[in-house]
Amino acid sequence: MSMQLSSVQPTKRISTHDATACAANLSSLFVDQPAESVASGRTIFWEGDKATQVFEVAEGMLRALRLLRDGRRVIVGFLKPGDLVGVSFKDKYIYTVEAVTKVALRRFPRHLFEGEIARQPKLREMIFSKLCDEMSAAQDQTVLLSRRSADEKLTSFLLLMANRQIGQHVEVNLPMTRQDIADYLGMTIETVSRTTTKLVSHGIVAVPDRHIITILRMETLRSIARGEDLEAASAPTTTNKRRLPANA
Amino acid sequence: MSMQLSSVQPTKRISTHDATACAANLSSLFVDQPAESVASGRTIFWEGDKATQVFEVAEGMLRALRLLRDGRRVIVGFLKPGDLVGVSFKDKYIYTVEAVTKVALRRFPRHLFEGEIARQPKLREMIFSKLCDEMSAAQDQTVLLSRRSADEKLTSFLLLMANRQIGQHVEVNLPMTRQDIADYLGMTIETVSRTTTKLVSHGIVAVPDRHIITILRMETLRSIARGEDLEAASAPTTTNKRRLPANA
DNA sequence: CGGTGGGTTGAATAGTTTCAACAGCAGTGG
DNA sequence: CCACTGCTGTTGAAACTATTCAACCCACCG
Repeated sequence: MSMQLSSVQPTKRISTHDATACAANLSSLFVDQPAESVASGRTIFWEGDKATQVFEVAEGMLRALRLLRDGRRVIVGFLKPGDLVGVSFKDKYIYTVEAVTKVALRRFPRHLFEGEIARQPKLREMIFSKLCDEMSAAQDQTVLLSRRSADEKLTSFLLLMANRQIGQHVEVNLPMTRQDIADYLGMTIETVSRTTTKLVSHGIVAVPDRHIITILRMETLRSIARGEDLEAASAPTTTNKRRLPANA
Repeated sequence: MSMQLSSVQPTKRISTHDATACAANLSSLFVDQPAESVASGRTIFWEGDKATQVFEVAEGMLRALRLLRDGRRVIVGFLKPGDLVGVSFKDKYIYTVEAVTKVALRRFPRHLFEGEIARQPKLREMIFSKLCDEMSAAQDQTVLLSRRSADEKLTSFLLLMANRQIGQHVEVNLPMTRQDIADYLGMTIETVSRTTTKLVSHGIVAVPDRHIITILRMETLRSIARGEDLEAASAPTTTNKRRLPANA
Protein backbone atom coordinates (compact mmCIF):
# COMPACT_ATOMS: atom_id res chain seq x y z
CA MET A 1 0.00 0.00 0.00
CA SER A 2 2.72 2.43 -0.76
CA MET A 3 4.61 3.77 -3.67
CA GLN A 4 8.28 4.26 -3.50
CA LEU A 5 9.69 3.32 -6.81
CA SER A 6 10.51 5.65 -9.57
CA SER A 7 12.91 4.02 -11.90
CA VAL A 8 12.47 5.54 -15.34
CA GLN A 9 12.95 9.03 -16.52
CA PRO A 10 11.70 8.65 -20.06
CA THR A 11 12.32 12.16 -21.23
CA LYS A 12 15.27 13.31 -19.21
CA ARG A 13 18.74 12.05 -18.65
CA ILE A 14 19.79 11.00 -15.21
CA SER A 15 23.01 12.95 -15.16
CA THR A 16 23.18 15.55 -12.46
CA HIS A 17 22.62 18.69 -14.52
CA ASP A 18 19.62 17.67 -16.51
CA ALA A 19 17.94 16.01 -13.57
CA THR A 20 18.14 19.13 -11.48
CA ALA A 21 17.12 21.25 -14.43
CA CYS A 22 13.96 19.23 -14.95
CA ALA A 23 13.13 18.56 -11.34
CA ALA A 24 14.45 21.67 -9.64
CA ASN A 25 11.41 22.11 -7.46
CA LEU A 26 11.32 18.49 -6.58
CA SER A 27 14.95 18.15 -5.71
CA SER A 28 14.97 21.46 -3.91
CA LEU A 29 13.00 19.79 -1.17
CA PHE A 30 15.91 17.51 -0.50
CA VAL A 31 18.82 19.68 -1.34
CA ASP A 32 19.16 21.08 2.16
CA GLN A 33 19.15 17.63 3.68
CA PRO A 34 22.55 16.09 4.36
CA ALA A 35 23.40 13.21 2.06
CA GLU A 36 23.57 10.03 4.10
CA SER A 37 25.92 7.33 3.00
CA VAL A 38 24.75 3.74 3.04
CA ALA A 39 27.07 0.77 2.51
CA SER A 40 26.27 -1.70 -0.25
CA GLY A 41 24.03 -4.52 0.89
CA ARG A 42 22.42 -2.52 3.67
CA THR A 43 18.64 -2.34 3.92
CA ILE A 44 16.98 1.09 3.75
CA PHE A 45 13.61 -0.21 4.92
CA TRP A 46 11.66 -3.42 4.99
CA GLU A 47 8.43 -4.36 3.35
CA GLY A 48 5.74 -3.77 5.98
CA ASP A 49 7.67 -1.06 7.85
CA LYS A 50 5.71 2.04 8.70
CA ALA A 51 6.26 4.47 5.83
CA THR A 52 7.65 7.44 7.72
CA GLN A 53 10.39 8.64 5.40
CA VAL A 54 10.84 9.66 1.82
CA PHE A 55 14.29 9.44 0.23
CA GLU A 56 15.93 10.86 -2.82
CA VAL A 57 18.73 8.87 -4.38
CA ALA A 58 21.78 11.09 -4.79
CA GLU A 59 24.30 8.45 -5.77
CA GLY A 60 24.48 4.72 -6.36
CA MET A 61 21.89 2.06 -7.08
CA LEU A 62 19.29 0.32 -4.98
CA ARG A 63 16.98 -2.61 -5.51
CA ALA A 64 13.33 -2.82 -4.51
CA LEU A 65 12.20 -6.32 -3.82
CA ARG A 66 9.46 -8.46 -2.40
CA LEU A 67 10.04 -11.74 -0.64
CA LEU A 68 7.73 -14.66 -1.25
CA ARG A 69 6.77 -16.98 1.55
CA ASP A 70 8.85 -19.79 0.13
CA GLY A 71 11.98 -17.67 0.21
CA ARG A 72 12.05 -16.63 -3.42
CA ARG A 73 12.85 -13.05 -4.17
CA VAL A 74 11.18 -10.83 -6.75
CA ILE A 75 12.97 -7.64 -7.67
CA VAL A 76 10.38 -5.09 -8.69
CA GLY A 77 12.82 -2.42 -9.73
CA PHE A 78 16.21 -0.80 -9.57
CA LEU A 79 16.55 2.76 -8.32
CA LYS A 80 19.00 5.30 -9.69
CA PRO A 81 20.13 8.84 -8.84
CA GLY A 82 17.21 11.24 -9.09
CA ASP A 83 14.64 8.62 -8.16
CA LEU A 84 12.42 9.00 -5.15
CA VAL A 85 12.18 6.16 -2.68
CA GLY A 86 9.32 5.70 -0.24
CA VAL A 87 6.76 8.07 -1.70
CA SER A 88 3.69 6.59 -0.14
CA PHE A 89 0.11 7.57 0.51
CA LYS A 90 -0.64 4.50 2.50
CA ASP A 91 0.83 3.67 5.86
CA LYS A 92 3.28 0.89 5.01
CA TYR A 93 6.02 0.24 2.51
CA ILE A 94 5.07 -2.54 0.13
CA TYR A 95 8.58 -3.70 -0.51
CA THR A 96 12.05 -3.85 0.86
CA VAL A 97 14.73 -1.53 -0.48
CA GLU A 98 18.40 -2.47 -0.29
CA ALA A 99 21.57 -0.76 -1.47
CA VAL A 100 23.15 -2.51 -4.44
CA THR A 101 26.21 -0.27 -4.33
CA LYS A 102 27.39 2.26 -1.83
CA VAL A 103 24.58 4.78 -1.88
CA ALA A 104 24.03 8.40 -0.96
CA LEU A 105 20.53 9.35 0.13
CA ARG A 106 18.74 12.47 1.23
CA ARG A 107 16.02 11.87 3.76
CA PHE A 108 12.78 13.77 4.25
CA PRO A 109 10.06 13.05 6.82
CA ARG A 110 6.97 11.86 5.11
CA HIS A 111 4.48 14.16 6.81
CA LEU A 112 6.53 17.20 5.83
CA PHE A 113 6.81 15.84 2.32
CA GLU A 114 3.04 15.52 2.10
CA GLY A 115 2.62 18.98 3.51
CA GLU A 116 4.84 20.39 0.79
CA ILE A 117 2.89 18.52 -1.85
CA ALA A 118 -0.36 19.95 -0.52
CA ARG A 119 1.11 23.46 -0.51
CA GLN A 120 2.89 23.53 -3.85
CA PRO A 121 0.80 22.82 -6.95
CA LYS A 122 3.88 22.65 -9.14
CA LEU A 123 5.56 20.16 -6.89
CA ARG A 124 2.37 18.14 -6.82
CA GLU A 125 2.31 18.02 -10.56
CA MET A 126 5.84 16.75 -10.66
CA ILE A 127 5.07 14.04 -8.17
CA PHE A 128 2.06 12.97 -10.19
CA SER A 129 4.23 12.91 -13.22
CA LYS A 130 6.82 10.82 -11.43
CA LEU A 131 4.18 8.38 -10.33
CA CYS A 132 3.13 8.08 -13.94
CA ASP A 133 6.67 7.25 -14.92
CA GLU A 134 6.65 4.70 -12.15
CA MET A 135 3.50 3.10 -13.46
CA SER A 136 4.99 3.09 -16.88
CA ALA A 137 8.10 1.40 -15.55
CA ALA A 138 6.05 -1.16 -13.67
CA GLN A 139 4.23 -1.99 -16.85
CA ASP A 140 7.40 -2.16 -18.85
CA GLN A 141 8.54 -4.77 -16.39
CA THR A 142 5.27 -6.61 -16.84
CA VAL A 143 5.86 -6.66 -20.57
CA LEU A 144 9.44 -7.74 -19.98
CA LEU A 145 8.39 -10.62 -17.77
CA SER A 146 5.78 -11.90 -20.16
CA ARG A 147 8.33 -12.12 -22.96
CA ARG A 148 8.80 -15.72 -23.87
CA SER A 149 12.49 -16.42 -24.28
CA ALA A 150 15.50 -15.77 -22.11
CA ASP A 151 17.17 -14.08 -25.08
CA GLU A 152 14.39 -11.52 -25.34
CA LYS A 153 14.31 -10.89 -21.62
CA LEU A 154 18.01 -10.31 -21.24
CA THR A 155 18.42 -8.17 -24.35
CA SER A 156 15.42 -6.07 -23.31
CA PHE A 157 16.95 -5.69 -19.89
CA LEU A 158 20.24 -4.52 -21.36
CA LEU A 159 18.45 -1.95 -23.48
CA LEU A 160 16.52 -0.79 -20.42
CA MET A 161 19.75 -0.37 -18.49
CA ALA A 162 21.45 1.32 -21.44
CA ASN A 163 18.60 3.82 -21.12
CA ARG A 164 18.56 5.80 -24.35
CA GLN A 165 22.28 5.77 -24.83
CA ILE A 166 22.79 5.42 -28.54
CA GLY A 167 25.70 4.80 -30.81
CA GLN A 168 28.21 2.02 -31.09
CA HIS A 169 29.91 0.24 -28.23
CA VAL A 170 27.62 1.42 -25.50
CA GLU A 171 28.90 0.46 -22.09
CA VAL A 172 26.12 -0.71 -19.83
CA ASN A 173 26.85 -0.54 -16.15
CA LEU A 174 25.38 -3.41 -14.16
CA PRO A 175 26.27 -2.89 -10.52
CA MET A 176 23.80 -5.58 -9.43
CA THR A 177 24.65 -9.26 -9.21
CA ARG A 178 23.55 -11.93 -11.66
CA GLN A 179 21.16 -13.14 -9.01
CA ASP A 180 19.56 -9.69 -8.94
CA ILE A 181 19.15 -9.75 -12.69
CA ALA A 182 17.68 -13.24 -12.53
CA ASP A 183 15.20 -12.21 -9.83
CA TYR A 184 14.25 -9.17 -11.88
CA LEU A 185 13.71 -11.12 -15.08
CA GLY A 186 12.07 -14.12 -13.48
CA MET A 187 14.68 -16.62 -14.51
CA THR A 188 17.55 -18.50 -12.89
CA ILE A 189 21.06 -17.23 -12.47
CA GLU A 190 22.32 -20.05 -14.70
CA THR A 191 20.10 -18.99 -17.57
CA VAL A 192 21.24 -15.39 -17.20
CA SER A 193 24.83 -16.57 -17.38
CA ARG A 194 24.27 -18.89 -20.34
CA THR A 195 22.35 -16.25 -22.28
CA THR A 196 25.09 -13.71 -21.67
CA THR A 197 27.66 -16.19 -22.88
CA LYS A 198 25.60 -16.81 -25.99
CA LEU A 199 25.43 -13.08 -26.76
CA VAL A 200 29.18 -12.83 -26.30
CA SER A 201 29.90 -15.79 -28.56
CA HIS A 202 27.79 -14.16 -31.26
CA GLY A 203 29.77 -10.97 -30.99
CA ILE A 204 26.75 -8.96 -29.93
CA VAL A 205 28.12 -7.88 -26.58
CA ALA A 206 31.40 -8.08 -24.67
CA VAL A 207 31.87 -8.49 -20.94
CA PRO A 208 35.11 -6.71 -20.02
CA ASP A 209 34.14 -6.79 -16.39
CA ARG A 210 31.64 -8.64 -14.23
CA HIS A 211 29.61 -5.46 -13.90
CA ILE A 212 30.00 -4.04 -17.39
CA ILE A 213 28.46 -5.28 -20.59
CA THR A 214 29.50 -3.52 -23.76
CA ILE A 215 26.99 -3.54 -26.57
CA LEU A 216 28.86 -4.15 -29.80
CA ARG A 217 25.97 -4.57 -32.20
CA MET A 218 23.11 -2.39 -31.04
CA GLU A 219 20.76 -3.08 -33.93
CA THR A 220 21.14 -6.82 -33.58
CA LEU A 221 20.48 -6.53 -29.87
CA ARG A 222 17.38 -4.47 -30.59
CA SER A 223 16.00 -6.97 -33.06
CA ILE A 224 16.47 -9.81 -30.58
CA ALA A 225 14.68 -7.78 -27.94
CA ARG A 226 11.92 -7.29 -30.47
CA GLY A 227 11.49 -11.03 -30.68
CA GLU A 228 13.64 -12.01 -33.62
CA ASP A 229 15.57 -15.22 -33.30
CA LEU A 230 19.09 -14.73 -32.04
CA GLU A 231 20.62 -17.05 -34.62
CA ALA A 232 18.77 -15.28 -37.43
CA ALA A 233 19.48 -11.78 -36.12
CA SER A 234 23.19 -12.37 -35.71
CA ALA A 235 23.66 -13.92 -39.13
CA PRO A 236 26.70 -11.80 -40.17
CA THR A 237 29.05 -13.56 -37.76
CA THR A 238 28.33 -17.21 -37.50
CA THR A 239 29.52 -18.47 -34.17
CA ASN A 240 32.41 -16.43 -32.89
CA LYS A 241 33.63 -12.88 -33.03
CA ARG A 242 36.61 -13.30 -35.34
CA ARG A 243 35.10 -10.86 -37.82
CA LEU A 244 34.07 -7.56 -36.30
CA PRO A 245 30.74 -6.45 -37.75
CA ALA A 246 30.87 -3.55 -40.19
CA ASN A 247 28.63 -1.34 -38.10
CA ALA A 248 30.55 -1.75 -34.89
CA MET B 1 3.11 7.98 -20.04
CA SER B 2 -0.31 7.82 -18.50
CA MET B 3 -2.06 6.04 -15.76
CA GLN B 4 -5.45 4.64 -16.26
CA LEU B 5 -5.55 1.39 -14.44
CA SER B 6 -6.92 0.86 -11.03
CA SER B 7 -7.73 -2.75 -10.59
CA VAL B 8 -7.46 -3.56 -6.91
CA GLN B 9 -9.36 -2.22 -3.99
CA PRO B 10 -7.41 -3.90 -1.22
CA THR B 11 -9.46 -2.75 1.71
CA LYS B 12 -12.91 -2.28 0.28
CA ARG B 13 -15.39 -4.47 -1.51
CA ILE B 14 -16.32 -3.64 -5.04
CA SER B 15 -20.06 -3.97 -4.51
CA THR B 16 -21.96 -0.78 -5.13
CA HIS B 17 -22.68 0.23 -1.55
CA ASP B 18 -19.25 -0.04 -0.05
CA ALA B 19 -17.52 1.46 -3.05
CA THR B 20 -19.67 4.54 -2.95
CA ALA B 21 -19.34 4.73 0.79
CA CYS B 22 -15.54 4.77 0.59
CA ALA B 23 -15.23 6.84 -2.55
CA ALA B 24 -18.22 9.12 -2.29
CA ASN B 25 -16.24 12.20 -3.22
CA LEU B 26 -14.53 10.47 -6.05
CA SER B 27 -17.61 8.96 -7.61
CA SER B 28 -19.57 12.14 -7.08
CA LEU B 29 -17.55 13.64 -9.89
CA PHE B 30 -19.01 11.11 -12.26
CA VAL B 31 -22.41 10.56 -10.81
CA ASP B 32 -23.99 13.34 -12.83
CA GLN B 33 -22.57 12.02 -16.06
CA PRO B 34 -24.79 9.73 -18.10
CA ALA B 35 -23.66 6.12 -18.11
CA GLU B 36 -22.61 5.18 -21.61
CA SER B 37 -23.05 1.62 -22.72
CA VAL B 38 -20.28 -0.09 -24.67
CA ALA B 39 -20.67 -3.45 -26.36
CA SER B 40 -18.25 -6.25 -25.49
CA GLY B 41 -15.17 -6.29 -27.66
CA ARG B 42 -15.29 -2.57 -28.38
CA THR B 43 -12.23 -0.42 -27.82
CA ILE B 44 -12.49 2.50 -25.40
CA PHE B 45 -9.20 4.04 -26.50
CA TRP B 46 -5.95 3.00 -28.09
CA GLU B 47 -2.43 3.05 -26.78
CA GLY B 48 -0.91 6.31 -28.02
CA ASP B 49 -4.23 8.19 -28.25
CA LYS B 50 -4.23 11.63 -26.77
CA ALA B 51 -5.42 11.24 -23.17
CA THR B 52 -8.42 13.56 -23.18
CA GLN B 53 -10.94 11.60 -21.13
CA VAL B 54 -11.20 9.94 -17.77
CA PHE B 55 -13.73 7.16 -17.26
CA GLU B 56 -15.28 5.47 -14.31
CA VAL B 57 -16.38 1.89 -14.73
CA ALA B 58 -19.99 1.55 -13.63
CA GLU B 59 -20.65 -1.97 -14.85
CA GLY B 60 -18.86 -4.80 -16.60
CA MET B 61 -15.22 -5.65 -17.12
CA LEU B 62 -12.50 -4.25 -19.34
CA ARG B 63 -8.99 -5.27 -20.24
CA ALA B 64 -5.96 -3.00 -20.50
CA LEU B 65 -3.38 -4.27 -22.92
CA ARG B 66 -0.24 -3.44 -24.80
CA LEU B 67 0.60 -4.80 -28.20
CA LEU B 68 4.12 -5.90 -29.01
CA ARG B 69 5.62 -5.25 -32.40
CA ASP B 70 5.50 -8.91 -33.30
CA GLY B 71 1.77 -9.06 -32.68
CA ARG B 72 1.82 -10.55 -29.23
CA ARG B 73 -0.50 -9.11 -26.69
CA VAL B 74 0.25 -8.36 -23.05
CA ILE B 75 -2.70 -7.74 -20.78
CA VAL B 76 -1.57 -5.42 -18.02
CA GLY B 77 -4.79 -5.53 -16.05
CA PHE B 78 -8.50 -6.10 -15.83
CA LEU B 79 -10.79 -3.25 -14.80
CA LYS B 80 -13.87 -3.65 -12.67
CA PRO B 81 -16.73 -1.45 -11.47
CA GLY B 82 -15.41 1.41 -9.34
CA ASP B 83 -12.10 1.55 -11.15
CA LEU B 84 -10.94 4.67 -12.92
CA VAL B 85 -9.77 4.40 -16.50
CA GLY B 86 -7.57 6.95 -18.19
CA VAL B 87 -6.30 8.88 -15.19
CA SER B 88 -3.24 10.38 -16.72
CA PHE B 89 -0.81 13.16 -16.07
CA LYS B 90 1.02 12.74 -19.30
CA ASP B 91 -0.44 13.43 -22.69
CA LYS B 92 -0.96 9.95 -24.08
CA TYR B 93 -2.53 6.72 -22.97
CA ILE B 94 0.06 4.02 -22.54
CA TYR B 95 -2.24 1.15 -23.34
CA THR B 96 -5.34 0.12 -25.14
CA VAL B 97 -8.52 -0.51 -23.18
CA GLU B 98 -11.21 -2.83 -24.54
CA ALA B 99 -14.53 -4.00 -23.16
CA VAL B 100 -14.46 -7.65 -22.10
CA THR B 101 -18.19 -7.68 -21.42
CA LYS B 102 -20.92 -5.18 -22.11
CA VAL B 103 -19.76 -2.19 -20.12
CA ALA B 104 -21.28 0.94 -18.62
CA LEU B 105 -18.96 3.93 -18.33
CA ARG B 106 -19.19 7.46 -17.05
CA ARG B 107 -17.03 9.90 -18.91
CA PHE B 108 -15.33 13.03 -17.66
CA PRO B 109 -13.11 15.43 -19.63
CA ARG B 110 -9.61 15.22 -18.41
CA HIS B 111 -8.92 18.91 -17.96
CA LEU B 112 -11.98 19.29 -15.77
CA PHE B 113 -10.94 16.21 -13.84
CA GLU B 114 -7.54 17.74 -13.20
CA GLY B 115 -9.13 21.00 -12.21
CA GLU B 116 -11.25 19.23 -9.64
CA ILE B 117 -8.22 17.44 -8.30
CA ALA B 118 -6.39 20.74 -7.90
CA ARG B 119 -9.37 22.28 -6.14
CA GLN B 120 -10.36 19.48 -3.78
CA PRO B 121 -7.68 18.28 -1.38
CA LYS B 122 -9.83 15.37 -0.26
CA LEU B 123 -10.40 14.24 -3.79
CA ARG B 124 -6.71 14.55 -4.47
CA GLU B 125 -5.93 12.33 -1.55
CA MET B 126 -8.28 9.68 -2.86
CA ILE B 127 -6.72 9.79 -6.28
CA PHE B 128 -3.27 9.42 -4.78
CA SER B 129 -4.56 6.54 -2.80
CA LYS B 130 -6.04 4.96 -5.89
CA LEU B 131 -2.77 5.34 -7.73
CA CYS B 132 -1.09 3.56 -4.86
CA ASP B 133 -3.51 0.69 -5.20
CA GLU B 134 -2.73 0.70 -8.87
CA MET B 135 0.98 0.50 -8.23
CA SER B 136 0.34 -2.26 -5.80
CA ALA B 137 -1.69 -4.12 -8.40
CA ALA B 138 1.00 -3.62 -11.01
CA GLN B 139 3.53 -5.12 -8.66
CA ASP B 140 1.28 -7.98 -7.74
CA GLN B 141 1.19 -8.79 -11.41
CA THR B 142 4.96 -8.58 -11.55
CA VAL B 143 5.14 -11.07 -8.72
CA LEU B 144 2.55 -13.23 -10.45
CA LEU B 145 4.49 -13.26 -13.69
CA SER B 146 7.76 -14.19 -12.06
CA ARG B 147 6.18 -17.23 -10.48
CA ARG B 148 7.74 -20.31 -11.92
CA SER B 149 5.05 -22.85 -12.65
CA ALA B 150 1.78 -22.65 -14.51
CA ASP B 151 0.05 -24.14 -11.47
CA GLU B 152 1.19 -21.26 -9.30
CA LYS B 153 0.27 -18.64 -11.86
CA LEU B 154 -3.22 -19.89 -12.47
CA THR B 155 -4.07 -20.53 -8.83
CA SER B 156 -2.74 -17.09 -7.89
CA PHE B 157 -4.85 -15.61 -10.65
CA LEU B 158 -7.97 -17.35 -9.37
CA LEU B 159 -7.32 -16.04 -5.87
CA LEU B 160 -6.81 -12.56 -7.30
CA MET B 161 -10.10 -12.76 -9.15
CA ALA B 162 -11.86 -14.26 -6.13
CA ASN B 163 -10.72 -11.06 -4.42
CA ARG B 164 -11.06 -11.67 -0.68
CA GLN B 165 -14.14 -13.79 -0.96
CA ILE B 166 -13.73 -16.43 1.69
CA GLY B 167 -15.52 -19.59 2.64
CA GLN B 168 -16.24 -22.79 0.79
CA HIS B 169 -17.30 -23.12 -2.80
CA VAL B 170 -16.42 -19.61 -3.88
CA GLU B 171 -17.66 -18.89 -7.38
CA VAL B 172 -15.12 -16.94 -9.37
CA ASN B 173 -16.48 -15.03 -12.31
CA LEU B 174 -14.17 -15.00 -15.31
CA PRO B 175 -15.83 -13.01 -18.07
CA MET B 176 -12.61 -12.86 -20.07
CA THR B 177 -11.55 -15.51 -22.54
CA ARG B 178 -8.84 -18.13 -21.98
CA GLN B 179 -6.70 -16.14 -24.36
CA ASP B 180 -7.05 -13.09 -22.13
CA ILE B 181 -6.00 -15.12 -19.11
CA ALA B 182 -3.06 -16.53 -21.03
CA ASP B 183 -1.95 -13.06 -22.13
CA TYR B 184 -2.28 -11.83 -18.56
CA LEU B 185 -0.27 -14.68 -17.06
CA GLY B 186 2.32 -14.85 -19.79
CA MET B 187 1.53 -18.36 -20.90
CA THR B 188 -0.26 -20.06 -23.77
CA ILE B 189 -3.95 -20.75 -23.99
CA GLU B 190 -3.22 -24.48 -24.08
CA THR B 191 -1.34 -24.36 -20.80
CA VAL B 192 -4.17 -22.41 -19.18
CA SER B 193 -6.59 -25.05 -20.36
CA ARG B 194 -4.44 -27.97 -19.27
CA THR B 195 -3.77 -26.46 -15.86
CA THR B 196 -7.47 -25.84 -15.32
CA THR B 197 -8.21 -29.43 -16.25
CA LYS B 198 -5.59 -30.61 -13.80
CA LEU B 199 -7.15 -28.57 -10.97
CA VAL B 200 -10.55 -30.02 -11.84
CA SER B 201 -9.28 -33.59 -11.90
CA HIS B 202 -7.79 -33.06 -8.46
CA GLY B 203 -11.11 -31.85 -7.13
CA ILE B 204 -9.73 -28.43 -6.28
CA VAL B 205 -12.06 -26.47 -8.54
CA ALA B 206 -15.07 -27.12 -10.73
CA VAL B 207 -15.97 -25.45 -14.02
CA PRO B 208 -19.77 -25.41 -14.25
CA ASP B 209 -19.56 -22.85 -17.01
CA ARG B 210 -16.93 -21.55 -19.39
CA HIS B 211 -16.80 -18.30 -17.45
CA ILE B 212 -17.21 -19.58 -13.92
CA ILE B 213 -14.71 -21.48 -11.84
CA THR B 214 -15.90 -22.70 -8.47
CA ILE B 215 -13.25 -23.10 -5.83
CA LEU B 216 -13.95 -26.33 -3.95
CA ARG B 217 -10.86 -26.54 -1.79
CA MET B 218 -9.72 -23.04 -0.93
CA GLU B 219 -6.85 -23.98 1.36
CA THR B 220 -5.38 -26.38 -1.17
CA LEU B 221 -5.63 -23.71 -3.83
CA ARG B 222 -3.88 -21.25 -1.53
CA SER B 223 -1.03 -23.60 -0.79
CA ILE B 224 -0.48 -24.24 -4.49
CA ALA B 225 -0.44 -20.49 -5.10
CA ARG B 226 2.13 -20.26 -2.32
CA GLY B 227 4.38 -22.58 -4.28
CA GLU B 228 3.58 -25.99 -2.89
CA ASP B 229 3.47 -28.83 -5.34
CA LEU B 230 0.01 -29.55 -6.67
CA GLU B 231 0.35 -33.30 -6.25
CA ALA B 232 1.56 -32.85 -2.67
CA ALA B 233 -1.01 -30.21 -1.78
CA SER B 234 -3.93 -32.24 -3.05
CA ALA B 235 -2.84 -35.44 -1.33
CA PRO B 236 -6.25 -36.30 0.24
CA THR B 237 -7.76 -37.14 -3.12
CA THR B 238 -5.35 -38.97 -5.34
CA THR B 239 -6.35 -38.41 -8.92
CA ASN B 240 -10.07 -37.81 -9.14
CA LYS B 241 -12.75 -36.25 -7.02
CA ARG B 242 -14.57 -39.40 -5.93
CA ARG B 243 -14.02 -38.52 -2.28
CA LEU B 244 -15.05 -35.01 -1.34
CA PRO B 245 -12.48 -33.47 1.00
CA ALA B 246 -13.50 -32.95 4.61
CA ASN B 247 -13.10 -29.21 4.49
CA ALA B 248 -15.12 -28.67 1.34
C1' DC C 1 -26.48 -27.54 -41.93
C1' DG C 2 -22.00 -25.78 -42.62
C1' DG C 3 -19.19 -22.20 -40.64
C1' DT C 4 -16.95 -19.80 -36.93
C1' DG C 5 -14.97 -18.74 -32.48
C1' DG C 6 -13.68 -20.49 -28.21
C1' DG C 7 -11.94 -24.23 -25.82
C1' DT C 8 -9.86 -28.89 -24.96
C1' DT C 9 -6.67 -32.61 -25.73
C1' DG C 10 -2.59 -35.25 -27.74
C1' DA C 11 2.29 -35.96 -29.24
C1' DA C 12 6.67 -34.12 -30.27
C1' DT C 13 9.75 -30.51 -29.58
C1' DA C 14 12.38 -26.97 -27.62
C1' DG C 15 13.73 -24.48 -23.91
C1' DT C 16 14.49 -23.59 -18.99
C1' DT C 17 15.41 -25.49 -14.61
C1' DT C 18 17.82 -28.38 -11.59
C1' DC C 19 21.76 -30.36 -9.59
C1' DA C 20 26.44 -30.55 -9.53
C1' DA C 21 31.12 -29.36 -10.36
C1' DC C 22 34.38 -25.94 -10.94
C1' DA C 23 36.79 -21.34 -11.85
C1' DG C 24 38.07 -16.68 -10.35
C1' DC C 25 38.71 -13.48 -6.87
C1' DA C 26 38.72 -11.10 -2.28
C1' DG C 27 39.39 -11.37 2.38
C1' DT C 28 41.30 -13.82 6.43
C1' DG C 29 44.54 -15.70 9.27
C1' DG C 30 48.37 -18.63 10.27
C1' DC D 1 53.48 -15.34 1.68
C1' DC D 2 50.25 -18.74 0.98
C1' DA D 3 46.65 -21.84 2.09
C1' DC D 4 41.79 -21.55 3.29
C1' DT D 5 37.23 -20.01 2.96
C1' DG D 6 33.30 -17.77 1.01
C1' DC D 7 31.04 -15.57 -2.61
C1' DT D 8 29.92 -14.87 -7.39
C1' DG D 9 29.68 -16.53 -11.71
C1' DT D 10 30.27 -20.13 -15.36
C1' DT D 11 29.58 -24.54 -17.48
C1' DG D 12 27.78 -29.39 -18.18
C1' DA D 13 24.26 -33.07 -18.28
C1' DA D 14 19.85 -34.70 -17.09
C1' DA D 15 15.11 -33.92 -15.96
C1' DC D 16 11.25 -31.52 -16.58
C1' DT D 17 7.81 -28.35 -18.17
C1' DA D 18 5.75 -25.28 -21.31
C1' DT D 19 5.29 -24.53 -26.15
C1' DT D 20 4.15 -25.79 -30.68
C1' DC D 21 1.35 -27.82 -34.09
C1' DA D 22 -2.40 -30.51 -34.91
C1' DA D 23 -6.82 -32.59 -34.43
C1' DC D 24 -11.05 -32.33 -32.46
C1' DC D 25 -15.30 -30.91 -29.67
C1' DC D 26 -19.00 -27.83 -28.75
C1' DA D 27 -22.24 -24.02 -28.82
C1' DC D 28 -23.95 -20.52 -31.41
C1' DC D 29 -25.51 -18.31 -35.73
C1' DG D 30 -26.85 -17.12 -40.23
